[in-house]
Amino acid sequence: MKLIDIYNLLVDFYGEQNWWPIIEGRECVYKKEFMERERTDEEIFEIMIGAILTQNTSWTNVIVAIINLKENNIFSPYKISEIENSKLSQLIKSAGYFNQKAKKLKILCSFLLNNKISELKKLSVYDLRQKFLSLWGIGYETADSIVLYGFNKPVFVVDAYTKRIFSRLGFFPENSEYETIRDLFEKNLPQSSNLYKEYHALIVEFGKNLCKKRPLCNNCSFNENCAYLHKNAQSFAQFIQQS
DNA sequence: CGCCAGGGCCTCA
DNA sequence: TGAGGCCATGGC
Repeated sequence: MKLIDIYNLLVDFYGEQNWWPIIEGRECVYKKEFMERERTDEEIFEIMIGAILTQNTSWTNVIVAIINLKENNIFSPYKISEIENSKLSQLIKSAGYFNQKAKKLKILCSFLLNNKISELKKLSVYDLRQKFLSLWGIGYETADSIVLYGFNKPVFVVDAYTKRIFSRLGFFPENSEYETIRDLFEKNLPQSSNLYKEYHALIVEFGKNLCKKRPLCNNCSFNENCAYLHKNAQSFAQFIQQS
C-alpha cells in the first residue's frame, strides 16, 4: 500500500473534512469553500490562535477559549498584546496550559504587529516556516499547521496520530523525527496543499476513532496491510504455541 | 477514579 | 539526540 492508497481509503470512509474550521458566533464551522479560496487575514489570524491553543488539547476545549476571546472583543494582535497576562490566561482557561499558552499568544501577537500578514504571504514556504519556528511556543506541528491551513502552502503536517498510525502500518519506526516523516510524505505524494490539508484532517479522524492508543483493529480496513496487527498476530500465535 | 486530547520547552546525561 | 518532567482543562 502506498500513501495515496491509504488516503483514498480514508476519504471513502470518512468523506471530506474541510479543515481548518472557523468559529462563527458560537458555532464551529467546516466549509468546502475553505479548500477553494484563499483565507482572509482574519481567518489566518484565527488559525494561528487555534493552532497554539490546540497543542496537546482537544479541539472542543479550544472552541470555548476562542469564543471567549471574541466575545470579550480582544481578538486581534493589538488587543492581545495589550491585555494583562492574567486576564488573557483566564479567558483561555478551558484550553489548558493557560499560563504557557497566554505567553505564546502574546509572543505571536507581538510578532504579528511587526509582520503584517500581507507581507508574510509573500515569503517562500521555507522562510515562512522559519519565521514561525523561531517564535517561542511554536514548534514544527504548530508552524506547519499555520503555513498549510492558513497560508495555503504545501507543507505536510505531522502529529502524534501520524507517527502512531504510519509506524503501525510499517512506514517508519515510532521514534522517527518530525522532519524525516514530513519528508517521506512530501516525497511520496503529489505536492498539493489541498491534498495535504485533507490527508492530515483524515489522519486525525482515523487516529481518534479507530487507530487509537488502544486500536480497534476489528473495525479497521487496513488489517491485511498493517505491520502492527501482523506483529500482534505473530506474538499471539507464539503465545498460544508456548502455552 | 484514570486516561487522553489536533505539543513544545527545558534539563540532564 | 534521547529520555523524562512539566504545563492543566474538560470529556468520557
